[in-house]
Amino acid sequence: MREPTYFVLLSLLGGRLHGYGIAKRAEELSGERVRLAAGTLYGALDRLAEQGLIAVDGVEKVGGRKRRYYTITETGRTEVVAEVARLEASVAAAKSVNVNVGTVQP
Amino acid sequence: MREPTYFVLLSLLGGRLHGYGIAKRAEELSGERVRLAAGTLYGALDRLAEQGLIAVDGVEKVGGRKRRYYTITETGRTEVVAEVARLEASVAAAKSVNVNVGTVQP
DNA sequence: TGACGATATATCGGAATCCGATATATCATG
DNA sequence: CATGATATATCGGATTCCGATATATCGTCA
Repeated sequence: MREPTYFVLLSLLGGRLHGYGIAKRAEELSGERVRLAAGTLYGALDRLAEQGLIAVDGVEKVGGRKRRYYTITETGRTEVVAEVARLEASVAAAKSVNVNVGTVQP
Repeated sequence: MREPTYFVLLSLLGGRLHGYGIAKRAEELSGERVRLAAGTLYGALDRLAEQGLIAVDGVEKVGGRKRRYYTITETGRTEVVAEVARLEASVAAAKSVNVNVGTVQP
């Protein structure tokens, strides 16, 4: 799982969101580090829905604009948790070879 | 940077190694989780050398077998450190949304 | 009123990376 | 002498990302 996909899933852990909302939430969660390009975002949403990691949860019309909402599935939750474990293992591997890195600000 | 590439660089932080040695070291560092397929390994080595993150450090003949050795460059070190920081930030983002994950064994 | 930026989604094509398969060769072990 | 480990090279397919382009609505500000 690549970083953009990971942040799409993380964004949905807080509850139902539509595509654009997911992109904004991902920026927020990453401290503006991760920006989801349109092609990446909608491509990932289609793919994740097809794979069953997320599900479409209604289309609403707010103002004149259409919003397609998504929720994360149980499978999706399981996958993010597994991904976090992999990331932690990768960081641990770096620590084990004495990579000199500062701690991330909480 | 994807996981296989990351582990190639991590493997070289301990010093000079040849391709196959890098693959073995990556397995060791990852607790057998990461296995570098041949195509991935030699593709990554060519690419990283071209990008200046690693450098060829001699070709030796041990027994009848040729070994091409690599070292990590300063640029390479900088890149791994940056990558570790990104991984830590991604984990921190997950913690910030209360992802329930166990700690990795030290 | 008209331009601009933010909101919102869709899609295409190119680029990067991974990976399995295939190939070749040496060496040790059984 | 067959098998598995060591060692490298390369090809083609698959996945994912990403910038560009397109379309449409809404609010703001000049």
